Amino acid sequence: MTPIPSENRRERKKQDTRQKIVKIGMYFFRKQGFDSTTMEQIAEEVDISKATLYNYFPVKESIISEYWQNNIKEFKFQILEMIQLLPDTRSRVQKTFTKAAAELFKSKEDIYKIYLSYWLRNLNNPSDNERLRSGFEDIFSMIIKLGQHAGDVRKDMSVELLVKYLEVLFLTVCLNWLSDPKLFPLEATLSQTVSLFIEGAGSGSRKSKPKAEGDDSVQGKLL
Amino acid sequence: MTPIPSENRRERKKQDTRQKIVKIGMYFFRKQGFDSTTMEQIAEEVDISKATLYNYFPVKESIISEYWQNNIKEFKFQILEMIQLLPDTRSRVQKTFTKAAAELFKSKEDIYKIYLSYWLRNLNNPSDNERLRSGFEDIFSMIIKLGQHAGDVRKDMSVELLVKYLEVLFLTVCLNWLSDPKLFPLEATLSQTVSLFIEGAGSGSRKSKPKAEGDDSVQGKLL
DNA sequence: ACATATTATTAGACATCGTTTAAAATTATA
DNA sequence: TATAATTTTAAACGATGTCTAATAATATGT
Repeated sequence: MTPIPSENRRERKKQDTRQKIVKIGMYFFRKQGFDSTTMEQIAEEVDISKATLYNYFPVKESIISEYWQNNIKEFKFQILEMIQLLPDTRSRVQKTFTKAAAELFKSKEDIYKIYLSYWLRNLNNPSDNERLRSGFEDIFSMIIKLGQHAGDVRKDMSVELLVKYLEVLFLTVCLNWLSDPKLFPLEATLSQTVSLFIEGAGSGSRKSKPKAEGDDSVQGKLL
Repeated sequence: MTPIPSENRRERKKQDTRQKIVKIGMYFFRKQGFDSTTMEQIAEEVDISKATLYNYFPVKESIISEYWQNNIKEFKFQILEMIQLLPDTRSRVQKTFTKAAAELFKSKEDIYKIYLSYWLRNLNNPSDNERLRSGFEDIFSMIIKLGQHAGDVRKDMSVELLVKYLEVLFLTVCLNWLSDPKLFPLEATLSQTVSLFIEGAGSGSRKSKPKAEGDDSVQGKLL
């Protein structure tokens, strides 16, 4: 996990090239569009061979992914702090969603759709590749764990599964919004989704929010 | 919508070619794997040009999709009948899930993963293209409408959103299972997911299910 | 400082997907 | 049978992503 950012020249150079690729890549993506930018063009401009470029970024989308990871760092840090101050799971999820919508998707950029699709594609491909992770699993994972600990979230489902659901729900809403903002207004739909996730689609007793820590028929608890 | 299956020679021929493509395509996919089968090879065997093949199926995955659609027809018909006899939304969703698991995913075939990923990818691309639809929206849509009408499902959310939610949950479970059957056993996870859909992830008042007949907190009851 | 081992880069060829074009073949219509 | 509409076709194309074997750069031990 890169304990020391640059212990030797080799690492330092590699980091340099990475950054250069991302910078130039994103520049082209924004200027000419993702599809109209070729890997050759990027390699050309960075002044490396195509083979080297593919050595760093095995698919074109992963360049956006890297850019996203970098940009999300600050967001992630902030939200993890906030989350712990909030009283319950509902407000934590809600906060994460609205903050993400506000800061990450300020502008309805084309590039987001490419990246979110990529993220979605890779959600179910087991791979610890750092490049494929969204940065959101950590947040969601913390929320679920906090919730289960506080008795706020059911304990008969694994953290992993609940996290995946949150991810997939979040992604779906964002992608729907990017495809059709009128039909799926971002904030409103995210809000509904929070409620759906917490209280479910059934209409049985949704009057009084979380209620208490009671919990009851704990069944599976897989994992 | 093809009111008459084959009113003229042209239509008949086209249907023939479609079928031939699907048949031969699936044969190759199963024999050599999806990736190792090229569109050229399929075209060759069907005895049409590559351009024609692409005219019928604009992406390789859509061949599987067509195959899936055909296979799901009977399932769809049966399940739509059954659903109306069941007493509530929970049992309807549960039935759909378990029946799907039992009949559609009897074998853990590689091909499913390709198709389900394709389906998931296209969930968020607005397009009425018949080839991109799963065949499940109709089922889920009916379940939701029945539920909302009976007062069993919350009415403050659109049918569309709830259907998407169901689809996405279902897909996630199946894909997880295909990636890691041990970590995400199909039937058990689907069962849990039904509960998540109906009651949500929160732990507020989930004590008394519909109660009703047998079935206690046993989640399994596969098929 | 040097020799050797490890790792990164490279050019170029390659297979495949999916698109495009303009011409030819087929079928429908009158 | 003439003409119009549709389908099929070969062939070339651009792009993604892979692969290989040679070369270059860096690290490591002496």
